[in-house]
Amino acid sequence: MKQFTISKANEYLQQDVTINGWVYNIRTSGKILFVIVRDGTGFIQCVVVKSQVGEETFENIKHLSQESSIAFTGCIKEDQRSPWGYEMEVTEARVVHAVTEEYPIQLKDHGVGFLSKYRHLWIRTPSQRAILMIRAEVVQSIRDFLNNNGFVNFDSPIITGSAPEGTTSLFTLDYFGEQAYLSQSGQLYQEAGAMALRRVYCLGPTFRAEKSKTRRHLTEFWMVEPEMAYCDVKESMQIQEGLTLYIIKRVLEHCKKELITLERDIQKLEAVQSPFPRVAYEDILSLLNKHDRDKKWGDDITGLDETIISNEYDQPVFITNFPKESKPFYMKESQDDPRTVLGSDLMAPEGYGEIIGGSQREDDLEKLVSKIQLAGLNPETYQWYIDLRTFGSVPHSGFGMGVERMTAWMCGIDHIRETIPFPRTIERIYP
RNA sequence: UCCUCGAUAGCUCAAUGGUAGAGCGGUUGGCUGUUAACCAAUAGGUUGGGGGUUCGAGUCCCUCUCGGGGAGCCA
Repeated sequence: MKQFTISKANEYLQQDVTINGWVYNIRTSGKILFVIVRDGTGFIQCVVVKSQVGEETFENIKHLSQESSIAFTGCIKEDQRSPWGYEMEVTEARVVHAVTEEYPIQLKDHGVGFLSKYRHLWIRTPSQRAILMIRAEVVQSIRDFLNNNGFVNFDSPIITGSAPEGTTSLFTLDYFGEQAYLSQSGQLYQEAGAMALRRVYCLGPTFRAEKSKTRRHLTEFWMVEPEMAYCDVKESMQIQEGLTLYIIKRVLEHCKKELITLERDIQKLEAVQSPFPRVAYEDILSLLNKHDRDKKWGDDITGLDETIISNEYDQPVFITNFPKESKPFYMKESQDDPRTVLGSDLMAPEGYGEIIGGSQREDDLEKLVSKIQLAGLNPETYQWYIDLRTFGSVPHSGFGMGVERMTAWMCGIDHIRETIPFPRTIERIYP
């Protein structure tokens, strides 16, 4: 008997194997049972014939309810009548755990509120499994790309004393009598890391207490934040483009089955190619005004605007040269146009919107200190960060990519809450 | 935080202010190739909580709680 998983069914044709799995669905037809079994690696139809397994076993299996755990032994065969192309002709069956309660999740007709309440069980379904597999591939390809391009994993702390972007959207906690925060970005620490190890990145959870209720927001989400010493904003965009293309390539290579399960339009991903258009904020305004958006200098790019932009280009688009008023203190002012900063946002197509925000960082000591004060922040808490400009300051750049937004785009799903195992939203911390 | 829609069986939803319903799921039975199977029978309800209007409220009004969608902000 060989070690077997459903994902390897095609390697075991005409062989006897044992599936250790769970009952996904049972259909009966007199003296034949069709049991759809999942084992975490995939789904397969198992055929149980009464005359082959005997009366007692047959009756036991017949009355199993959804998600009972079982061990089926039998021969793997190719069969076009099976939805998965393969099936098992069961000869022996062992019940590991017979479920006695009614299983809450049916094969159809559920609202998202109900499913979220049963997230711990919802993740067993084919679509959720596919999404989480793609998330894992996205994360792994991020690490592989960065590690292969001279980046060193350099983890930022989760508990912090200083806040990168003001204090409005932070989760606070009591840290032995002192006020501390859950990290909403690891960037400042990455800047310190880049001065020590040249190219670094962190990949971990970040926390925003914004009371956002949209398809693009979670209060806890994962972000990869690379930071590069001796790197300007243009080179940073090259890296961002390379990373994005690499993730797409890997997902297309390794997650074909999952994309099909999700009915993703794969051609749209295959069509993404280098170079991504780079468009200045000012030109984006003109474009939007052609669509009657009535935009003037300083206005934000909203969700609706992003849809217009992505329809116009049908490729990821970099928006550059933002007005400095709308951006955080650490972004470097442009010397060519002091109204703007050397930052860029990458907009994904198909209405997915911003997936990366990046910038060249302010490396001038005096300018940085005055910007910190201008932002109403206390320079004392940022002393260690200011030190980076006192001791060997160099041009450096970095960016942050949202893992869930990237995954949602790959999957073609409209809400990012399904791209993380247990989403934290403003109204839900269970399960 | 604001705007908006909603809450009826385990789930998805019906029900002119006048008897609480269906499909799916559950249970029981039937069927040797089912594809979210099908057929038959059956159990299952304090209509989210509180208050009000009315002869009479699932339905109208007030309020609270919870949920969906959206805005702002962002990744």
